[in-house]
Amino acid sequence: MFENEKQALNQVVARFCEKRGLPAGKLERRKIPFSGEWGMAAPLFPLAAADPNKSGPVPAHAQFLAEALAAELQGLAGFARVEASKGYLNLYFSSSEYAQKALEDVLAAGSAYGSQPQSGGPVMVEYSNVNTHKPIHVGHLRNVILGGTICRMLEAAGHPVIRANYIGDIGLHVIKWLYNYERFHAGEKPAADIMRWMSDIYTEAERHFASDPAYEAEVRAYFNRWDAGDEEIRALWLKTRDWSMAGFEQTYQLLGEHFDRIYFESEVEDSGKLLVEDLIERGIAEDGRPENPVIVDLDKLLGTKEEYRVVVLLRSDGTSLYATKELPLAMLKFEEYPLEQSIYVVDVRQTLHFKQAKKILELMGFEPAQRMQHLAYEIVNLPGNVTMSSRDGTVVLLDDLLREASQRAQNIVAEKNAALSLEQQQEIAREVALGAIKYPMISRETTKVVTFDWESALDFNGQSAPYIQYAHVRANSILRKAGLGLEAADLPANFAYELNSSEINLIELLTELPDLIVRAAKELKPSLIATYAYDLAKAFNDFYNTCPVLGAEEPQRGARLALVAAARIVLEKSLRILGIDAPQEM
RNA sequence: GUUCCCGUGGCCUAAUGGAUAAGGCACUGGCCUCCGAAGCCAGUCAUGUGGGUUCGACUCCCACCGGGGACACCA
Repeated sequence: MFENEKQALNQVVARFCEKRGLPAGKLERRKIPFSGEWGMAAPLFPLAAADPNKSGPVPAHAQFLAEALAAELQGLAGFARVEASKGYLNLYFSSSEYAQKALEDVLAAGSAYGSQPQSGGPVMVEYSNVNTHKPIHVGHLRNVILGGTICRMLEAAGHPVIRANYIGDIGLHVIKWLYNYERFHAGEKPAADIMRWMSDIYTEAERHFASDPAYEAEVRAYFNRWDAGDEEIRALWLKTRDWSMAGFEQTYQLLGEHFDRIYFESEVEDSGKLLVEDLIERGIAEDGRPENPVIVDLDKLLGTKEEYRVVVLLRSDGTSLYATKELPLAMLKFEEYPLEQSIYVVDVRQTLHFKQAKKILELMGFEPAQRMQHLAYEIVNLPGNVTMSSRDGTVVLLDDLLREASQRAQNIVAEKNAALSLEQQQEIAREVALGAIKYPMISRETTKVVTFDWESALDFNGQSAPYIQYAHVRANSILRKAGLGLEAADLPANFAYELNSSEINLIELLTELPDLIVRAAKELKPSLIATYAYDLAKAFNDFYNTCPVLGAEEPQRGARLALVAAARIVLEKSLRILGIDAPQEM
């Protein structure tokens, strides 16, 4: 925006610096923190501090330089006003021109507004990572929503994205489930709600296993049969794994997520064991079998002290572990795709595990290891800092939460939009409920624990997805009443009048999305988009309450209609990145 | 013991090292003959402690306090 003007500005600044013997470093530019006028600000403190001719304290000298520079910049094209204040140089744009340009950008781009052109190699994002034969609960939700949002942010920032899901399809938990099924549910088929049906069997299995030593022994024996390659058990395993995956698919569809590549744990077990043999031969791993496990003593190899610790790669009986499979999986990803980056969205408790895995790969000379990145997010707890666990039964199932939230949303929709069909009401209620559930998972920083409680999860007021959706609905409603389509790309945005501060704030926010997308993708911070969407909705509501649109005279009416259309586009766009639907009515 | 993360009004959260620390919940009072009140307006209240770096620190560094996590055969 205003590239010519900025260049002219840079030239004047460069001359100014040269004349005074100041370092030529470009002047930093930032937003003016006061609302109501547009422009950019430049703090002159760094220049003042570096000035060899400085006399007196830095702030005073910064103000002196700002005034001198302001004098040189008077009358520069594209700027309505230049002022020096408290050591800052403030440059104000001429409002109508700026507004016009900003709205043209949004309306011309439409739903592509803010997205960058595609560039670079693909990025793989591994997320979800659930275990078969267990339920997906609210504790898993943050991962899925976070991962999905990261993918959409990266795509908007121009990166091709491959969505990967690493499924835990083997292990004792699976054996427990299979045995319990054979013993008490043989021949049964999954109920319509697959997840709940499988979850119930799993809970039952855990109960028997924990309370009955004889039962536990039977499960262990069953595990041995599995290990020996028992055909019958293998077949049952594959069949029930499919059921489980079908259940997951229902949930992913509900959440609007999909995956391009599913990796199964069972898929990398054998290659993991082979890799360990290689590591032993190369002297990286130490083989202590049969008394002791196969380990990599990273601290010993690296000369570090209690930093990388010891990794166990195989049990003393030769069976594989979590770490065994991580290594071949990491390599497989780079074999299958020319990845520019390989991101793991996995909770913070596995930080050491990923640090170790990456280091072992580096020791092996696996160059792409440096392109692996672990996004460690904090978990979702229940009040009282209770961690959700399907084993302990301290879980909130997504279905239960969604059903309750949808019901509550539907009551409100029915009250406000009685004319809509029941199906429409239900569809809207689902979108609102899902948004309300998703938003708290991404609106705070990934390093902060989310505490789930029913009351705030079902609250559709305040800083929440429904608030943002509502602003979108109102914008849509105005456009509909004006007889306009949603995109309204050919609206003449003529801002030849004195804009008020609510209009200015709103337009200013619209212009921020493109840069924000780039930054959010770079820093892997969905919370930036989430708070932005809320700020935008708030600014729109302020505008809505302050400025009449349909009843206004020209040129306000046309300009404000264009502004409503642009705001609607950007609200919908930011919601879409967050994976939240923007209903037309609610 | 080693190490990582968190600490901002009563509660929850925001703030690329930059000007007056921004919102939400809760509480109190007000606003629907006016584009949708899931909304808007008004009011009280905050950077754990002590040092340091810097022209300038919620932000960076050190120490401490408080909370949580990770650290050899779970994943």
